Amino acid sequence: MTLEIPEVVINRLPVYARALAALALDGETVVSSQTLGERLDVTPAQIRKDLSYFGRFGKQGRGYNVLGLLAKLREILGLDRKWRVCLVGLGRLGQAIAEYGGFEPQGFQIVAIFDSDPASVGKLVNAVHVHDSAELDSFLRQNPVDIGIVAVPAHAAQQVVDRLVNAGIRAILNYAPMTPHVARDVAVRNIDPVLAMQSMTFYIKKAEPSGK
Amino acid sequence: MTLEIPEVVINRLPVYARALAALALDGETVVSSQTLGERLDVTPAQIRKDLSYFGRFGKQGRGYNVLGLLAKLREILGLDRKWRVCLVGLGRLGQAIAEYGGFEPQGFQIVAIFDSDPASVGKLVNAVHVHDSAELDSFLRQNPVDIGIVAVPAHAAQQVVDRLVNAGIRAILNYAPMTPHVARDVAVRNIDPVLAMQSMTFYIKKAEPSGK
DNA sequence: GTCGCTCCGTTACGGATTTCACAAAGGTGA
DNA sequence: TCACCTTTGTGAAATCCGTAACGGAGCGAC
Ligand SMILES: NC(=O)c1ccc[n+]([C@@H]2O[C@H](COP(=O)([O-])OP(=O)(O)OC[C@H]3O[C@@H](n4cnc5c(N)ncnc54)[C@H](O)[C@@H]3O)[C@@H](O)[C@H]2O)c1
Ligand SMILES: NC(=O)c1ccc[n+]([C@@H]2O[C@H](COP(=O)([O-])OP(=O)(O)OC[C@H]3O[C@@H](n4cnc5c(N)ncnc54)[C@H](O)[C@@H]3O)[C@@H](O)[C@H]2O)c1
Repeated sequence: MTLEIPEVVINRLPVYARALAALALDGETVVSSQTLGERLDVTPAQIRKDLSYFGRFGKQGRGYNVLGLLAKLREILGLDRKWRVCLVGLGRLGQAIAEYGGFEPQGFQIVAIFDSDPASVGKLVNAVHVHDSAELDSFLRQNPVDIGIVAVPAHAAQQVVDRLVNAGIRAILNYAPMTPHVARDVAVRNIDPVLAMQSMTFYIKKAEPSGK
Repeated sequence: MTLEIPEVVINRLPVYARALAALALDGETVVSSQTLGERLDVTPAQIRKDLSYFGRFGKQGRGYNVLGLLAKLREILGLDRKWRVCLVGLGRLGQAIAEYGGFEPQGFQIVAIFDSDPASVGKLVNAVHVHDSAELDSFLRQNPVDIGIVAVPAHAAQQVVDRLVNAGIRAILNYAPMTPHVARDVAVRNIDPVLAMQSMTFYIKKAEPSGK
């Protein structure tokens, strides 16, 4: 029954959900795989196949009910609940993350911030307390957290990841430019704009005159 | 000769390069695919296969020369030159990007910033001028730029992307939570931490007690 | 009620990607 | 020089993933 779902499929579902939410805001009530596919640069067959891993959500001849499918996807992904998040590292990037208004509306609630710099500890950022990172373990023991965001320098990142994992966290969003090493049952996503740019240059270096 | 290189391969090369740079800093002079693979959670065969698309860089019985392979990868990716980058959108995120010190050392030079808010226009951020985004086209005509970073609200992003592409830019790093539509010869990378979290929740929602 | 059109769910196919496995090459030390 | 150990580069096999294609359900028109 629960046949193994490819990770690529899981990674596409939030994209579908995001598009459906946008369509709903536009007042659309139904959408076909064709239309959704055009919007997302994905073939209609791909969308239908992806969804078919989880059930039958469409109506032949019509398409999918926008709000209905959105609700289903949110349920499948576990987005129909709140998730407790902690942030480690309150440097420039950490500040931006703490103040970013895009997480909360999606159910991701930053409940604690940790930093090793005494100058930051004790502050209140966006109504969230900044703790000494030495207290990370004891805090997480008392206040379970689901997801950890790592925004410390690369040389400290593995250690932070280890502590988060040891404290029971099984999902990590890593901004440090390194590859974290974790047990197989821990989910990790890396965000690195430099890597993204470094792969694009391969494609534009060819016919690039640029130099006037 | 130039057999088609899979994009997944290209996306891994910068990761290899980053690891090699770290190894070099540690004073390592040679590395085997085995050792590199352990560090990056990639199979040795994968690394060797990826590299074999481009040539023969290793020595049997020894492995790869760290600096030599790094130089080769940088050449393959086009990282052996400077790239001119412009940033569109100087909100919270744009500020953080403009001040981030991680691009310049990798050869990505932000040469111009654009925003539509008159309050920002004319400012100097990290020694870079902020232009009115109405001047985007005329500026780019006079000052060729290779890569565009989009950090505007989602509803404005497609328009910004179109203007960048029309001005000749063929690589875009998009931070807005939407799927940009571009011609096939334009490279796009999307960065969205919310999507990343929304795919992780699928994996941790199962055995997650959490609720006390 | 039937026709005709749309569009889903699914299966089968084929292409792309990863893994396997091994011959050959480099290095070391007796 | 030779034996032995390591590790590469690479075809072949295995796996994974995306696309095509089609039967059939829903809907509207008449
Ligand atoms: N700033 C960006 O836009 C950006 C973008 C992408 C990636 N990154 C990466 O994110 C990370 C943070 O970047 P930044 O610019 O905020 O750096 P930063 O130096 O401004 O901040 C790092 C913060 O981490 C804290 N810290 C260090 N070690 C710690 C530890 N063991 N436990 C807890 N806190 C610790 C420091 O006190 C500091 O506040 C870096 O790895 C960087 O490469 C940054
Ligand atoms: N802040 C973050 O940490 C973060 C993280 C991920 C993604 N994002 C996304 O990045 C984008 C920017 O986020 P933000 O928090 O900086 O928003 P913001 O509202 O603070 O800034 C947006 C900026 O874009 C400018 N702008 C608007 N329309 C423009 C146009 N047509 N041309 C040029 N400039 C224009 C505005 O003047 C403003 O300065 C959003 O799409 C957001 O969802 C932000």
